[in-house]
Amino acid sequence: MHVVTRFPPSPTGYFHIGSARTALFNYVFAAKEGGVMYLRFEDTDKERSKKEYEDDILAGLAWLGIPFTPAAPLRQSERVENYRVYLHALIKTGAAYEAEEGLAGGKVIRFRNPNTRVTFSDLIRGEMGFDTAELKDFIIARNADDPLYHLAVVADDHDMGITHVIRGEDHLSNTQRQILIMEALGFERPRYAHMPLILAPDRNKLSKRHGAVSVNEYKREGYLPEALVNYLALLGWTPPEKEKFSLGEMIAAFDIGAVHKSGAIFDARKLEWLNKEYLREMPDDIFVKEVTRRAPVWDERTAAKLAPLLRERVGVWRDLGALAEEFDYFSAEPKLDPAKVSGKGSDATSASRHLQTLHEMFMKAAVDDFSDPDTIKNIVWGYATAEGRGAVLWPLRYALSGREKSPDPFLIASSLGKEKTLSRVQTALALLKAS
RNA sequence: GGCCCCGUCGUCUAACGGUUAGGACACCAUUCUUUCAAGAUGGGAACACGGGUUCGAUUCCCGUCGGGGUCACCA
Repeated sequence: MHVVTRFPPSPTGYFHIGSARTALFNYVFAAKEGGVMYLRFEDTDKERSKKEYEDDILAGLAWLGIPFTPAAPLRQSERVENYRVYLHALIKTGAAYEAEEGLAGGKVIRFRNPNTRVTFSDLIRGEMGFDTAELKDFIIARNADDPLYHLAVVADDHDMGITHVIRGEDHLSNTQRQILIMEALGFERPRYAHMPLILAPDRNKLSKRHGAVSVNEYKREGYLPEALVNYLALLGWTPPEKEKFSLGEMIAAFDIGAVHKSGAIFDARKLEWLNKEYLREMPDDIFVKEVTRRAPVWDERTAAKLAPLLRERVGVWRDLGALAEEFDYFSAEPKLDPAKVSGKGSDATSASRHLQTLHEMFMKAAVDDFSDPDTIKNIVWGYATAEGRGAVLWPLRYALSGREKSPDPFLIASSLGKEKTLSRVQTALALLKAS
């Protein structure tokens, strides 16, 4: 069986992460079966549909790396002749009728409800059954040229040869209407799979008031698309072993029957953790390039120097801003507080003695190249160990950084170079003497 | 409210009648360490409740409770 799925967003809002997940699962399922996934825009709501939203969805799909085949034509608004044909057929057989009750005084087309029981087997949820009577004669079009959702979906899915409809659970109860229309038209039904919803921490449907919901926002914050895709996949399906997996691995291991039944709360912290994992394996040169692009205060050389410690601290690229602030001593002279030079459990006298000694050791050191942190460590380690590492290394680190918290002094010194290292130690020494 | 779906640590989940109920995120502790971060090690933490079925229920059935979805001339 040739599998054909579809991702049919209505361009009435920015690309939502819930939609993104639906697209992902449709793609993965189709890819697994060697089929295709079509994208079509359901823009029957002319008032709310906007080109800007179409573009956002398209850009989001591209960014996430979810491939699709564009339907032709792409929009439902370009297929009105089709719907008209089906609508006429429905009216002709009496399955639908015109009713004079249009909002603006015109007519609408209602579907004549046979009031039967509709059952279908959901790939995720199993046997489903609905009594359609309470639906009444629902409206399927404003008029012959203006179809509504249910009619348009049924017509398109049929025309495009859709074999599997994978969508959110919020569409579960829509299925009965669509099946009724299909039966009236004599169409073959697709297979259905209704996925659980993505929930906010308050267990409600995830929406804007709960924080970031548009794919674009995640891009702007500096998440990696692979991480978002991976996390979204996790919110509905569990891989055989590891939680971190690529799209290709997901396709290989995917099983629609194993998709979860209950809604999952979106956990931003776990997404961050995953993102950090992906950031970790980013090649050095790309990482450095990204850093210099996103944090212009550092040139490439400094960024390369800082890369190892940045990798430990950046969860999402947006963290770079705060880090650039925190690491300002790498590019500018720190302001020192004389009271803090000696650190805890030591005093100004011994602090200046240690700094004086370190300064001399650096001066006398055979090497002038400070580029390797270990070189610096080797110079002072013996002395620091003998005198007490805290007492010796804290003043050094503080003299170089002006901060109570920072990476180790060897790394800072190596980034600064010998000259600046010496001058900062001297500055601290002078400050100590003056106070 | 009617109809429908769902119910394992705080969160995401594993288990497909017999397990000390496993893992991940988060959290806490210890360790490493001059501080921070990262790392290593360890820890606390769950089967919603009540009936059945069964030699035996987290697992199967029913009910209760709880959560969610849907009831548009939106999709």
